[in-house]
Amino acid sequence: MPTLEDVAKKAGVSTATVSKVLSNTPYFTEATRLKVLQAVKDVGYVPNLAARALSSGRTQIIAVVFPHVYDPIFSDPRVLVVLEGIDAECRQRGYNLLLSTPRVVEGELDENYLQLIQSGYMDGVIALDHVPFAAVLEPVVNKGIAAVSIGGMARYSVNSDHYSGGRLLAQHLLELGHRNIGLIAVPEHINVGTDELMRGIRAGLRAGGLELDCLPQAVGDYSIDSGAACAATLLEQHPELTALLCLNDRMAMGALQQAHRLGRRVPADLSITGYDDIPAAASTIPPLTTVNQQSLTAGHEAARMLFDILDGQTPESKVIPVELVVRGSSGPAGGQ
Amino acid sequence: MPTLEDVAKKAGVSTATVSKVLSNTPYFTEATRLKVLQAVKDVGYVPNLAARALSSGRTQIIAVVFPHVYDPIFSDPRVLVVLEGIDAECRQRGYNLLLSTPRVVEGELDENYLQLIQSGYMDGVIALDHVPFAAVLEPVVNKGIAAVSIGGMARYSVNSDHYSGGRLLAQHLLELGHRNIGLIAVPEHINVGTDELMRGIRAGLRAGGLELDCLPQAVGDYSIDSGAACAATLLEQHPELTALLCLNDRMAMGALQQAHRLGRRVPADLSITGYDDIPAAASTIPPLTTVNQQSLTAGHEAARMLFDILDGQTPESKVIPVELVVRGSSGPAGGQ
DNA sequence: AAACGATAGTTAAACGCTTAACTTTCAGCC
DNA sequence: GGCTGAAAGTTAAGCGTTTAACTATCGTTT
Repeated sequence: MPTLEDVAKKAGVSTATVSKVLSNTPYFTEATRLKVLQAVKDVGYVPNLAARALSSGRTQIIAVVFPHVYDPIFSDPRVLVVLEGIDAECRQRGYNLLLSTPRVVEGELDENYLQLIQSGYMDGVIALDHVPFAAVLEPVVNKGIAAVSIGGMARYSVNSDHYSGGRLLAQHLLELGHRNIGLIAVPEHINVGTDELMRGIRAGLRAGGLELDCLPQAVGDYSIDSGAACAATLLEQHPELTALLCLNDRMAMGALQQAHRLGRRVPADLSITGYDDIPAAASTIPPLTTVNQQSLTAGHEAARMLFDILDGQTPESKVIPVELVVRGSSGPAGGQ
Repeated sequence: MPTLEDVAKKAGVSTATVSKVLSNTPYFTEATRLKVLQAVKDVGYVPNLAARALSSGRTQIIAVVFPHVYDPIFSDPRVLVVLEGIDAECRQRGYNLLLSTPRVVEGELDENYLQLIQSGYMDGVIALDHVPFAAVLEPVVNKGIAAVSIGGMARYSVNSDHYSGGRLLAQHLLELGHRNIGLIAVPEHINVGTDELMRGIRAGLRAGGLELDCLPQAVGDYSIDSGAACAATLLEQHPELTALLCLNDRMAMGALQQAHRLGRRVPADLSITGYDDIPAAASTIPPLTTVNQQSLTAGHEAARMLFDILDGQTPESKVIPVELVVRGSSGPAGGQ
């Protein structure tokens, strides 16, 4: 592989000049610039990133961290979308993406991850940090590396406005006339975002005169199967229910399936709503009413924020508006 | 950050000794080993990966390449599953994952990607290389970097047995008594795997006395919407159809939706099959009969193969068996 | 007792780049 | 014509590892 020195020789200048030309440091003539660029082409020079990293202390790598805890991250369809947003911003700036999926057992981060953080191998970190007890970013911040959290609480973070999402959803069902609403929830404090969502739902219901804690609830684990199981339980114990409010789309899909099995027509007999607007939500039968939390935007914003920090700025944390997506799975209470 | 030298000083040995102890090179006493290890702990030493990479020429990074072409890679649910398999193998061996999504326009790879490959920043590459005209691995192989392809044709590759998948699917429909089968396809030669799949379907149909080319076909683009559109066209022009064979799950989901709209009961009036067994396939209504192509296994196998190559071996390319998953969307022709 | 081979550790060069500090050149000015 | 200061390059010192080549020690063998 040709090195800087080869280029320098070919161009008849010093390696320092070549380096400066390539990094656009001022103070050299146009003639030199062209000479160097030509030489780069002639010898087929490509910078060695490891050498550059060692010398400059910057790697042009940013790590995306998906803690592997509770719900296996790889089964979360949002991940890929967030990643897409991040990737778009990074490629634009010539940064590369390193993927890390640290294990978190009993609140302890795995050793490899800690080492990676310490290794000086990345300029910044973006974490899908939705788990309150997995403070994935703590070692990063301690090390003084730029860090942005998506869906978590940190100095710099990007969050979807789950509170509003919850309110919108509750309001939507209330407007359709539903008073007998069942909730398919998850354990408390599993996820910061979900807690916010619950707060929003509570507020929305209260605005319509309903008290969340008085509604029938079943606790699932975000999975499709748990949604089906919860729906079965709720509908058996509370046949009067006309709506099921599910805290994510996958559980809603499970509920939809279960309703179908039980012969409940959706939305005529039973309205079902989800949360997330995963791709599949648009093509269930009937399509799912849900809330789109704009994961793509979140990815973009998080990356932009990170680059702002790297530029020495101190950006504000962002809250991303969500959007109620009304589809066929919700309808008027007591509909024909 | 403490360096090797700090450790060496603390332990009262040379940096070379420290380095060797840490890399388990033979020839040092247990006493020295302990002394060094203790010193490492005392000063909180973590190796600098950039320096290690520069010096040793190995980075402990392997790149996963998802060419961004035709169907945006980020909308393919398989990606995440493959990634999970690769990740598991890599973390076991202390390797890190770099994500690259090169753009491919008119058969040309983007410049950044080429640079990345040349930059010496990775020890190996795994490509989701299903696009024949995007020879993403070519520059990698030329550079002499270990490379494994998933779903492509390369010296080392991992492929699902789509041919058998196609046969199984065709056979399944034939056994259910279907003779009027419509095909929801995609343009030819878009994807090596899909071409194989078509070959399998053709063979399976032929074994039952049907000729693929005589069946009604509509051409989609893998998306849910295109599946719905194709189904609409086919069912209108060929109301006699009792089965729709779709080349992927997403198009099958679209077809399912469309059948529902048209009032065709599935599977009583119309059987629909998919391909891929994406997570959502299990929870459509009715659940989708499809073929699971074992993407997780593919990820695992590809990574293992890559590490074998890095170990100096010359592994055989693998074909991964697929599995027909019969669910509720397919039933006897002319069912009640 | 000399020679030898294994074992245990050291020295120092190399990896390819960046960058602070320095030198040279030259236009502009009094 | 000498001085100044900006512009254009160069020199060389790192960055933190790895590793080939070397030295030193010590227990065996002849």
